[in-house]
Amino acid sequence: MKIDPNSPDLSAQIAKAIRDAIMSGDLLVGERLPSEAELAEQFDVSRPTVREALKRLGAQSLIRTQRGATGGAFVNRLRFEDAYGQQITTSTLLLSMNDVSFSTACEARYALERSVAELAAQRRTAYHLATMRAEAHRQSQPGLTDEAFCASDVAFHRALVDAAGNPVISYQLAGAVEAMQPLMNMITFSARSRETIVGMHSQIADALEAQDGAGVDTHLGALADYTLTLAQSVMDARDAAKASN
Amino acid sequence: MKIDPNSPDLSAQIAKAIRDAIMSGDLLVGERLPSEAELAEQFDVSRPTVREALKRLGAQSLIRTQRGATGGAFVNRLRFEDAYGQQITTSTLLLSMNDVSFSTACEARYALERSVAELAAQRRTAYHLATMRAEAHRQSQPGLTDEAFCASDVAFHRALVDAAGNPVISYQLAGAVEAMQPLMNMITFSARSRETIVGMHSQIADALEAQDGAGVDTHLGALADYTLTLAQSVMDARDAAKASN
DNA sequence: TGCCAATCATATGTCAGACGTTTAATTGTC
DNA sequence: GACAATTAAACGTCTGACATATGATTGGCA
Repeated sequence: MKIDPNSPDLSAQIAKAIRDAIMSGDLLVGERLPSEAELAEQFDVSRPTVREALKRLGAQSLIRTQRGATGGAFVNRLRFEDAYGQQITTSTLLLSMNDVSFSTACEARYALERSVAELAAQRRTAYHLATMRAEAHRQSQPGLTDEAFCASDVAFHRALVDAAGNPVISYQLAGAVEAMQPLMNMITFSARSRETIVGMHSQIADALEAQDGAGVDTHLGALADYTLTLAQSVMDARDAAKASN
Repeated sequence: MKIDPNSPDLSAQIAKAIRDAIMSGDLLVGERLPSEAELAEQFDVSRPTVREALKRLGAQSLIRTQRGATGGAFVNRLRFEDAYGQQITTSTLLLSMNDVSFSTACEARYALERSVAELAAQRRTAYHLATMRAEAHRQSQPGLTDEAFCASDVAFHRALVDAAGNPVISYQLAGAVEAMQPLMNMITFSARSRETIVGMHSQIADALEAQDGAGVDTHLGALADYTLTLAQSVMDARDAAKASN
């Protein structure tokens, strides 16, 4: 845990030192770090500098702080939910800031999602099926806004992913599925296209219920293709409108 | 951008306000935030509090700061490399802190990785093939430490994933592949098992070269099975050793 | 003796003011 | 007109202080 006092990044160095200590196992989950004052003394910096380092770690959910007599900074058990949130935030920003085309993002999302078809078919429970059926039904309601339709779409696919019964997969795919939502929100869904999508969702649910992994995979592939063509037509219409201006 | 001055989390609130502004598009990439002093005035807090908020955002690569006359905090374009790093850190910690079994992590990793088989077979370039061949060759060198063997293994699989030519997939899978390394490092690879793995790697590279997506998928499946049995035997040996003590 | 309330100690959360350093723009001189 | 010195803006850091939350201690009372 040594730092270079001349570099103008003391808080970053301290954060790195502590992060390394956590990742290497020197600091165990639940363990209490020295108080801010003690850390300041150890690293030979001021307390605000230590605090900035701790805030950095807190932003990554690596530590949590508690006030009061027995308070302090504790090594946090990174929960799957916290990781989901970070994963979604990062993925969403990554897509929006890097001119990732709809087709690239869509390809990634469905390629990854199809990888759970077999596992989900084997392990799906009544709960997952019920969620998917309920979301598909909601999607068929008239008067649903496009945003609500997309949100329900995400919920449907998350249920499918969760059906694989592997939290690591759920975590990894959270980003891929949720980050697509802002892109999907750019699409205006006609009654006709909604009907088609709901039909495909039903087919996926049917295959899942029948524990037909290959069928789930096939229908997911069809849905991927349809989503792509839908997006393409929206893009084309937009380009045409732009050209006429 | 309103905050509650009574809640004891001012810096977190400020960070959230700015983060929301970035994610909603109110602050665009490259845009400069007000100076720390101005932010302090706007939010009616002190400068250290603002700084803690900015450090939080910096830890997520959402902003970058620059010193000097025209310096300040700028909305950062989240690069894929930065996102890789965060993804790997988060995934690694998630696995190590949540008693995720080797089989669960392994299942997730290979399920996701197999999803790129078809795309990688279609799009692989000479560069990807050369990397994979080189890593496979390195793995067959005698005298290689287990850590080096695992590192080469990761490099091999990353080349395979990158061959799919989809940066979003590469990003998503970075976590799944790299986070496995600490778990793999617990395994002692015998000369025999190394030989088997290298053989499978060669088969994967052969199938990729032949643009045989199904073959890639099959051999990846076989590798997944072999890795699982290998880990299982290590676990059994460990349990036996523990029982005899 | 046993329990409850007041006090205390500790640690984080926040503030105010200051100084150093970096960097770019401005100014002044040759 | 070009180059060097000055200046101003902004971040990076420090010092010292006060506010607040909370567990532990202590003292008094039944």
